[in-house]
Amino acid sequence: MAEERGTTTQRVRNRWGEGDRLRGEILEGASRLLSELGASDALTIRGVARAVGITAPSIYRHFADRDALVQGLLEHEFGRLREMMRAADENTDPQDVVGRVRAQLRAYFDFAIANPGHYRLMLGSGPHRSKPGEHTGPIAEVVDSLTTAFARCEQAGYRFRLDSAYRAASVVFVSIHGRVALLHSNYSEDHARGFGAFIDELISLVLA
Amino acid sequence: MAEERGTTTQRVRNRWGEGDRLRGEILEGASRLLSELGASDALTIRGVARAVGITAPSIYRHFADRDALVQGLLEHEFGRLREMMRAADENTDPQDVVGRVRAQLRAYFDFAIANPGHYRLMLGSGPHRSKPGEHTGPIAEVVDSLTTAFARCEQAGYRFRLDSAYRAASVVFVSIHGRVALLHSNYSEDHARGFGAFIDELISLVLA
DNA sequence: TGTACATCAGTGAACGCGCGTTCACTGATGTAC
DNA sequence: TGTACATCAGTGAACGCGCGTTCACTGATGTAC
Repeated sequence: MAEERGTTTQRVRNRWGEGDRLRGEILEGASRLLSELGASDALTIRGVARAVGITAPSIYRHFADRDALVQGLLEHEFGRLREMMRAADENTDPQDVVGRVRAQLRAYFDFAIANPGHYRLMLGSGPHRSKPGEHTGPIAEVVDSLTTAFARCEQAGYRFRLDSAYRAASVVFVSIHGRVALLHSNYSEDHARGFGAFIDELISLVLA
Repeated sequence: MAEERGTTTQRVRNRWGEGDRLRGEILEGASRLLSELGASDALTIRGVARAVGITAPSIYRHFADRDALVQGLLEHEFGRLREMMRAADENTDPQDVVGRVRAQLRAYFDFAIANPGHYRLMLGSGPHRSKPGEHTGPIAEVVDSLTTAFARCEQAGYRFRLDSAYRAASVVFVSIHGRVALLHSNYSEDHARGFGAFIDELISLVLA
């Protein structure tokens, strides 16, 4: 009975001191809405409220305004992506250094394909928090994660056709992002090729 | 006196039989607006009308609805891009086959950087006309153009690390798009590196 | 050449809609004494 | 243990706004005779 929310049943109000629970429900509702609609400008306060089953003003208890909501959702989703990549990396045989690169890339790709709306919001919608000149922010963290994986390859004896593991990670990341973005645009440069083939192609280009 | 439109002066109505001229002005106004605002959901009928200096209903003489306007703008901009790439290719020494690839890529890149709003609209905003399974549409034309340039390289004796000129063009295009999209997200994997270095890196990866 | 009329480019006012946000409120749950 | 009160989660109505779109219109320019 912890989560009583029936078919047409009214929402059960959270108990005293558990108001913060709604914050999570709002983010999940927003996430769901973004999955269904795809476009981030469809992510309205009122729409999210409808998705969660509350009234619009309730959202203002947890987010100052629409921008804060979107920002909260971004952090939430980047957290999910980071976690998926980390898990994929960890669940691969530690000896298989190239396999770990591949696993991270696949996790990234899977997230992007499964969540086009989120992905577009995360990577496509204008400037992120990272101040110009800084190499921080959630996207840089993704590249860092790939760089680490490539560096392991280097330590295991693999050689690159590029200056460094970082350059390899950057080029591969840029390519993956391009491929994903084009898939989301409904354009695939070759529909018969799967993502595995694409990854292998990229890795074979980068490795000496 | 052909184009009399002063500072605060009222718009001069087009002459009899020249109503179609407004269609072009609307597209130019929409284009300008997109440059200034960046986001394509800011591309409203009323906003375009303001930019052109007419009233909103006038637009309906030339475009059935908002979607038709956006569609018309897309065709207009893809035409511009195609023309820029063609000119860049033609203005390069025909003997310098790799230089012609580079020239096309640079034209593409320059267009994307100079027109972030347009670029996002053209490549980032959901499905395009190309029916699934078909290899047509404006994006495919860009890849075709690059494929032709790479094929010239092949004929000139260059060899690829990939199956074909088409694969080379696809991978390079995907990478360029990824790089552009990330620049638009305000993330650059290395701010010190220019686009020339990036292109060279890519081409060196693709060529054997 | 003059005049009635058709055609054209574009206007101004109005509509209904969904949006973000504010406000005063309700009613359940906890706390002080 | 009872009761007055504070605190909390969330509601319902209302606001002003900009949007897409429709409609009847205006006034200039061309055409028929």
